Amino acid sequence: MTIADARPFAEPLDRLKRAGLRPTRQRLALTRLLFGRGDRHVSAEQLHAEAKAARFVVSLATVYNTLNQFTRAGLLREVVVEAGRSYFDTNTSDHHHVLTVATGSLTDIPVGTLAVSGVPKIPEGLEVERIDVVVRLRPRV
Amino acid sequence: MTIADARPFAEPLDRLKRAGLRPTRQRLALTRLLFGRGDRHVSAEQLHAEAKAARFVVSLATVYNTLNQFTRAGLLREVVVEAGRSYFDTNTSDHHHVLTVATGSLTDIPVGTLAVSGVPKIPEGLEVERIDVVVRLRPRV
DNA sequence: AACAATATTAGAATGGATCTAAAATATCTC
DNA sequence: GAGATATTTTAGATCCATTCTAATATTGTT
Repeated sequence: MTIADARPFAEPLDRLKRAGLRPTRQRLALTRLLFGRGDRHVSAEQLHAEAKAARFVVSLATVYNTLNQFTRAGLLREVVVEAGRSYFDTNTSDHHHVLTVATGSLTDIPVGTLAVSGVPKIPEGLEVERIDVVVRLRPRV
Repeated sequence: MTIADARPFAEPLDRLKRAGLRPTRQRLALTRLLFGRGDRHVSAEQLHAEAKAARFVVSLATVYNTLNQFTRAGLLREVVVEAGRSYFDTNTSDHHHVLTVATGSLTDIPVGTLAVSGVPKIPEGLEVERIDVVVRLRPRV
């Protein structure tokens, strides 16, 4: 039995408090959708549709606001795989991605699995924020 | 003395012919801008402005068409580093990128320098198209 | 030169994301 | 808990990169 099972409502609330964000109804509902069922990659439109499907109507502007605030607070990580659309990853630990180009589906690669070596010397005054790796898959010819 | 020096006009023309694209005035001019001075990363807007500055007026639509055709023909590679804007890389050989987030500037890492190991097993019917690596730099704190 | 095929273009349209400013809600102070 | 204050939410407008449209121009072929 996990903590989430034991206290189904306390967990989202704590998450917001720890991030220094007021626990409003909208943010709580979106938190449950985002973090309720394991790691996910969602776009703003997807999350907005999910909320609507769950009978919780939130404006699209609030979905965008929330995703951006969560990203700034370190609760989400933005993943850029194609120009023109942002995905948000609920897994903020160090890891990489596999993209199936044809379907747009995205899955995680734990950092232990894939390693990057030989990062070149970084100019003075700068440091590595992170290294994004996307393994792009296509149908075998 | 390089081939380009010896035959300044033949090289862009050959490049288009090899790609199976009609050598129109616009495509020749854009080819010279793109491939005339070593490896570059350009956005459509940048290239459009450059053409204008060089007294060669091309419509923005043509710049977009050309960049997309060149990418399909393998003359350019699209690099996605931030949602909402596309960059086109004149270096189509296997290599990676360093992004200085603050300035948006992008530089190449030759593939010999940086290595990725431990790519997970690929599902049946799919194969790796390529692996994109972006080393993101931020100001040191 | 004449014809068909392809390219270019201005401007409209699209679509994702952000902005605005007014109404709603949360938090703080007493 | 009431009232004052700060923060959020929202609908709709707006922005901006990119694509589309369909009319005109250019290119390649005979």
